[in-house]
Amino acid sequence: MAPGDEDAAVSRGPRSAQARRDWGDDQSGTSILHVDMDAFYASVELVRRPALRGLPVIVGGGQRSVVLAATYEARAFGVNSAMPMARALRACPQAVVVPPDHRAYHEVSVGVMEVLGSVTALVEQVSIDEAFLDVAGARRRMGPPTVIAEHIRAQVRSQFGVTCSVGVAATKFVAKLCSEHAKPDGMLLVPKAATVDFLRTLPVGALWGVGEKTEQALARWGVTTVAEVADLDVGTLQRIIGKAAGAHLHDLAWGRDPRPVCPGHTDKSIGAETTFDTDVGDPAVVEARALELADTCAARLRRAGVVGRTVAIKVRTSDFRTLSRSCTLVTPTDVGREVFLVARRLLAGVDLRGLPVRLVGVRVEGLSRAQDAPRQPTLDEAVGGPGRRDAELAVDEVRARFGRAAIGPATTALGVDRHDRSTTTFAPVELS
DNA sequence: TCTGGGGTCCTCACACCA
DNA sequence: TCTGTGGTGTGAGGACCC
Repeated sequence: MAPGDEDAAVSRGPRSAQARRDWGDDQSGTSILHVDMDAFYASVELVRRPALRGLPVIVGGGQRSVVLAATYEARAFGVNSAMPMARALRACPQAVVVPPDHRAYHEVSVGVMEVLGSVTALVEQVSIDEAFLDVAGARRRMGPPTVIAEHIRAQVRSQFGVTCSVGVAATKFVAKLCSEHAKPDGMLLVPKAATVDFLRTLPVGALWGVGEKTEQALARWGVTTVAEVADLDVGTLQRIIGKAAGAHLHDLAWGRDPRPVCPGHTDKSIGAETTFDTDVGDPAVVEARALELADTCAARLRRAGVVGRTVAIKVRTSDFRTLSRSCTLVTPTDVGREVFLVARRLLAGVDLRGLPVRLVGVRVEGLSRAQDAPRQPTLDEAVGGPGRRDAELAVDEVRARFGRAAIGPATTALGVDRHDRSTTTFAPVELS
């Protein structure tokens, strides 16, 4: 793609030039706002490093990672988020690559969410850089939705130096499509009565839940637009892509999306995974990494005040085949050692077909509040005395004071011990 | 071309039980 | 006792989203 061909380059999702027009100004039934930050990580980096303004900037890790965000200058060369770094750099060799700083993005995100919270309590944060608002209750105080949207955009720009786009519509799904079509730094209103006409201008990939595979499956039936999905009989649609997805897509295509804006969100699972710099053939190295991941998971469970009942592992081999195994425990846990022991057993049961490992992940599912969950002492806990969990809570405290690197599992701090990995001892790594 | 990390939801298969 | 059936829980994997 040639530089300057921006309209096609800026969005990850499919867009339609026809959809990006004035759909009227009737705001009577449109109380849902979708606020989406523009090239969020990259924009935050430009605020921190103004010298990079105007240059193609890519936020991402090493050669084996993908693009997390790119400025619009980089996108003009065809660089997009989720694109492999190697490919992005071939498309735009002059790009400035900046490593991600998630803490900085989190701080800006918290600030932006505070701005949204000052408009209405009905804010549903979807990810670090986007949120839905139901502004029905704020209309009398602040004016119609588009006035509220412009207020939000002005506040975000003046307080944080970054821009956002806002979609205004009758439902969450359409509001999200509006913000996508308003990008960058814009606003789009689709009146309730124009919803179906707006949707009919879009390609099928614009529908929520239609990715590459579903798009291909529908294309085999000659269905490539939202209009064609809407005109298709639900039963046929369900035969093509499944019962639940078929009914869901048909509803979306007709603008039916009854989901309310729900503030507050409870996690269903907490996990961690990592891709090795080079594929690993030594099971002990994979196991050592799994120990770190189990430790990370458990610390996050404790921080969230939850325990999990199912431990799941994920392994990706060098041929990009992904395998998963899971095991449900008798009593839920937030103890890293318990998570690791189950993960290790699951890892041992995976047939890698002799291939080295590219990625390993550990996840804990079936979460419930720790205070409501029964606790079963681990075998190494003396009755009434301090146990494994207490040790890990102490580790949490050390990390809170001195940073995550201050203390870690001895296995990872001292190198892999091939002879006895049945116990995990915490050792100080560095205390400065 | 060469594919991250964190998460959700769905489908299908299978075991177990009434 | 054997067989069929439906509900439920679990496990594996796929697809999708940001």
